[in-house]
Amino acid sequence: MTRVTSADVARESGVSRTTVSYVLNDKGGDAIPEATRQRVREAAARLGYTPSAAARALRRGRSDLVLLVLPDWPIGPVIDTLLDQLTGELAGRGLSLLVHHARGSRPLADLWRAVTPRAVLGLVPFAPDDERAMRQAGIQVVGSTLDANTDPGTFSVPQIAIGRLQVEHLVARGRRVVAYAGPDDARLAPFADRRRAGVAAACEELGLAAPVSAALGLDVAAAADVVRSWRSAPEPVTAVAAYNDEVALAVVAGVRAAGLRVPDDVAVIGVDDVPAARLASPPLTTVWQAIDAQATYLAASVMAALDGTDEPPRPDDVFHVVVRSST
Amino acid sequence: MTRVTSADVARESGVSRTTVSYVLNDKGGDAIPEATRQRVREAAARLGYTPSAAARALRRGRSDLVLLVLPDWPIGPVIDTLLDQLTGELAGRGLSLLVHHARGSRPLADLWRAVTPRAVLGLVPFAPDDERAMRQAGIQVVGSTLDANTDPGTFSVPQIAIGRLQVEHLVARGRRVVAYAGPDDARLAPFADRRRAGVAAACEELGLAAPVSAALGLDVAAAADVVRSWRSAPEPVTAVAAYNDEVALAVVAGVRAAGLRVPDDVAVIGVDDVPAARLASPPLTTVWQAIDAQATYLAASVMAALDGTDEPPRPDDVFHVVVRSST
DNA sequence: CTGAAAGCGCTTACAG
DNA sequence: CTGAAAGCGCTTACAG
Repeated sequence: MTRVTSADVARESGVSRTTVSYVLNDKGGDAIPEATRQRVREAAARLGYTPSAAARALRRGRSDLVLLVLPDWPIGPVIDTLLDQLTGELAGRGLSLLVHHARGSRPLADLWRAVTPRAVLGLVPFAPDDERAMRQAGIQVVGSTLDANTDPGTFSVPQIAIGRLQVEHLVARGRRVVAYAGPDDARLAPFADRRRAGVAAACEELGLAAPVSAALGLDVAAAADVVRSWRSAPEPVTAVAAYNDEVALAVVAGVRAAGLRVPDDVAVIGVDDVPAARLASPPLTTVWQAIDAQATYLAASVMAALDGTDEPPRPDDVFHVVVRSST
Repeated sequence: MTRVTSADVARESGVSRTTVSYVLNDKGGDAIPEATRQRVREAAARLGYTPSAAARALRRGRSDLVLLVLPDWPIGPVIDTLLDQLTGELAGRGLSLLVHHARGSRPLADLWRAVTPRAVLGLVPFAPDDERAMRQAGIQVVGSTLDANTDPGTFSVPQIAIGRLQVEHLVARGRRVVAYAGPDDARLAPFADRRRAGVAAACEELGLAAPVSAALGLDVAAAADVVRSWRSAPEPVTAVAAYNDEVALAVVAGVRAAGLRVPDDVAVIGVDDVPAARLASPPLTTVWQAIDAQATYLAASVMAALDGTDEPPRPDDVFHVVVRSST
């Protein structure tokens, strides 16, 4: 079973390969009569002709593929929606999005060399060597930062703002001694660190003491221990900003296990507004993220970087606090 | 900035392109002296030479890429881990895994034509046309089924077994009137249907009445309505098998909002053992999945299909019930 | 309006 | 031990 090539289509329809190429790529203006076009298209369909992507890429010097390198993060709804949006936007430009889950398994170079994509997108910065090599190979590189947007051709995800929002809410609720509860999962460290930084910055701005912090497993007994230690400090903790809703639920369970009440003794605020937050008792105050707006913004940033145009404007109200009974 | 080719490396190291190719691909046995090899490799490194994947694929007639087509599902931990494992396994065979999130954006054909992968992996069956076209283009197709494993070159994910496990547990707890609570999300329908089928089959086998069922949004009031209607039936429901832990938590909240108690009036069992299940009150009984074992099995199935060898044995104990206080 | 020919960069028989 | 040459399948100036 050998491959059907444009030569086969040419033979079948009684024209040259040139004409086949012109017809199938809609080139050559109206020089080619409709009857010929018809004949070529029918022959191609009949034979099941599929242009060789390799040959085409070799000839054109570039492919129609965009490679997105995903860091070793648990895939959340923002990324999930981002993939949706990117796939659609790129398809509109004739490009296909391919995702590589970087798990440290193979050098990145092996991959982009094997794919030779038009562009490579990263959600975290690339190693300088990789980036240089990709550019040298004529591949456009679109980087990313987790927060501040320094370089052009870069897009970013604000994390610090989330921590700030949590503290502002807790202070508005009259709390003055804030702790930060981070996740156990090392893969989340980049985010968790940013959010902790946001909590710390907000505390400083608002004249609070620097927040104590701890990494919490999702375990009631361990959470209770942490809560007890926070409460036995000279300035007992009265409010906890958690990395996300899961950690927040663990804190709530820990507070209860320590014989204290939420929010009377300790107020707790999460992030994400997962379904369990609403269903918990007490229902959890949390930071809601506008997933669609964020994903749309990210996708627009990527497209701007690809096209070399200006950054799109940041969307407003990407986050806001959903007030429930845990604070 | 033009591309560095093997001709450049040849010139730089004073040998022919043939020799460059042999050295860089470790071909030609020990015909080429180590000194020459060294010289070629150094020149390649100095020049930053990157073989053209397109040219190589054109010449060899195949690429080193494997394309995984992901359905429009929310990515859970099983898939996540599967990606890890597959990436690793394939890397060991010199293949790179690329993931395409099928969101109905572009015809699948555009994609595999643009990539010309060695193989295409699907988690749901492909359209017959697509499958035929891919095979004709010399691409190996590895399909999948959600449950029964009929065809060779196919791998499967048992869903029905989960529903069965739930019912067996509920019956062991003395319940005889079982309901099934499904999710609201249409994207989950393929799974939800299988699990409901498992619940129904188990009820029949164990001599129970056919289960009533409902799709539940993650909303307390709506869940309470459903619970009330289930309770006001001639045979009031005393046990609920939920699609997953989130739905189960909604049922629990609904039972409470309806003024009833869990598990005294209604027992509830979920699936997944998410952290919130353990942290809930009452802690949720649920079906735990051996994610690693499942992913390993799936990865092994894929590799077996690729290599044309026998299916690996099903792992034991992929699921089991984690008993807590909600049943 | 259509075709012959060059060339993209690689690998690999083949010849020496 | 090494090189000249063919050829993978395509696109595109160029010539007619």
